[in-house]
Amino acid sequence: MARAAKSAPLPQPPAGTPATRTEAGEPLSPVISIREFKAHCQTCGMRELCLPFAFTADQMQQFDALVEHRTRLKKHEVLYRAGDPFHALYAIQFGSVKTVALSEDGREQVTGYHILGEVIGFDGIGDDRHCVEAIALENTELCALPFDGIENLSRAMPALQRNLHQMMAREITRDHGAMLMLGSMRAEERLAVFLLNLAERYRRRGYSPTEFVLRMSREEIGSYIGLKLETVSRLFSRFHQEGMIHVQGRTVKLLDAGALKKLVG
Amino acid sequence: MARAAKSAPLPQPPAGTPATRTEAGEPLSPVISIREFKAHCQTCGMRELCLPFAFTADQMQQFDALVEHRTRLKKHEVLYRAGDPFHALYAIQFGSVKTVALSEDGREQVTGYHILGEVIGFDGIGDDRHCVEAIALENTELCALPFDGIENLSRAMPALQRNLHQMMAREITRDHGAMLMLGSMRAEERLAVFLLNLAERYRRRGYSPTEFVLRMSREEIGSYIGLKLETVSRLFSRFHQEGMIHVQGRTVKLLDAGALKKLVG
DNA sequence: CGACTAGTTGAGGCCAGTCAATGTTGGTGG
DNA sequence: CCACCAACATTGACTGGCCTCAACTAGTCG
Repeated sequence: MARAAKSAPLPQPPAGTPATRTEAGEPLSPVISIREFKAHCQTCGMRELCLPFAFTADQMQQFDALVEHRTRLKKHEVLYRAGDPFHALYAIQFGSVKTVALSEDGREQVTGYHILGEVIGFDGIGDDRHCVEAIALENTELCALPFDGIENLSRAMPALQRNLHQMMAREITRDHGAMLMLGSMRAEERLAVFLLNLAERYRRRGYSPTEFVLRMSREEIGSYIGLKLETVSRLFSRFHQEGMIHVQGRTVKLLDAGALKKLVG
Repeated sequence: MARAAKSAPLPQPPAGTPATRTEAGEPLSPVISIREFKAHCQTCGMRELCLPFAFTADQMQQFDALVEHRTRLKKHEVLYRAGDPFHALYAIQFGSVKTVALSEDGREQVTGYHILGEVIGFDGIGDDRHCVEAIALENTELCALPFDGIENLSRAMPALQRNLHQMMAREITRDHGAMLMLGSMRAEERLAVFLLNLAERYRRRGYSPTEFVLRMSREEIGSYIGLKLETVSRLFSRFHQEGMIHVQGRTVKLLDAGALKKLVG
């Protein structure tokens, strides 16, 4: 209860180092003690799902049992595809993942760009099959959280239940924001929103909000914000020229976030 | 269990009559007996939330108690605004509702066009305040379902819990579809998708999938599918000319759904 | 080192937006 | 019931922002 997750200091904020530290942190032992699990919750998205409230020892053990299954993905590996049976949510511990929606005629749309500390997989709940595909953008490590278990446990733990609902609802809110961007913003506004949003998410995790490495190609970014890759590239160049950002390949520094914000509204 | 909601014949499918029957059906008595409530569930969106599984008498009574609060809205009346405290979901019994997201700089984006049988309000769960506004597009009647009560009851009823989760996840899936449309489709494809989607939803409710009355203006439709009102109007005219649809103001007949589908993919 | 992918930049075209004039519909009050 | 008005819708002419096509460059990996 008193252990406010938000104000807890976060470990190692190494986003400043561009390309040298691509890999995830230290390897994890396959057997996880409660203590070790708790320690990891501090750094992973699960703290949003489980830490805002107090566990009893028994509940902690139950929850710990859920998280036993860990997954590692190499760059470009697929976590799940559209049509795959749904059985778990995934909390991203290290790395990043894109989710891609596919239309019948083969069109692709990147619907999400998820970084460490975020939980994905909600798309599968609707009819027990995933309806987007999730692909690692770099070497990535995830906790698989069997959804049956979460539902079971959340019936006994109202705070967990509430938290699960909030996460799903925030996904809905996030998508509404994306719709607003896609439906009513001009190209330069979209890219500014994309950068500012990403900066904010890094900031909340204790990483630098002004300097980070994009894990998506120009084409993937374009798909995400509804533009062609050439347009994205041109805008990066223009923002760079105008002194608002510094771009070197996929490394981005925000030099004048205020200007970006003004550009949006 | 055996009472499959999907195959149940639906009452009065009066979508064919264009402008004469604008109002909702017969008035409801303010006091609702269990029997009356059950009867109404057959025709309203709640059957998706509560009817796919068997109630015990006790559970039925509990659930019935939830739904005591009914709301009526006249055309253009506001159900809730962005920032309003969240306390309930709303099942649309008669009528239709649009949901609108607002950006800081005053931009508006229609994020949803909800017809009878659908449940809205999930946007408020994320942080106990609504973040879009919901406005009746015609005289509309809704059941307010206090969310605390739903959460409570769903802890005792796994099937209700599962159903709630499915509804939220389908909202997410729906939004992904909208993002795909907004991000990667041309104007004519968007309008075709819009019409076909609406037709399908009417069909599933037992109404005519080929003839219906739009409850949104050209401008609202444009906002929903990311176009300007003039473009929407031009496309309606073109589709009409080409014989795919018949349009008379807000009354639409789909004459060649196949052509519309081919146009999309 | 060569092949390949990712990114940049330029020239030109087209689709949808903008601006503007006109027509239509529906609600209101005399 | 009709006249009126305001909101909604249609249509045209023109503009411009983003896409398309294309050439070139910079990294990356076998």
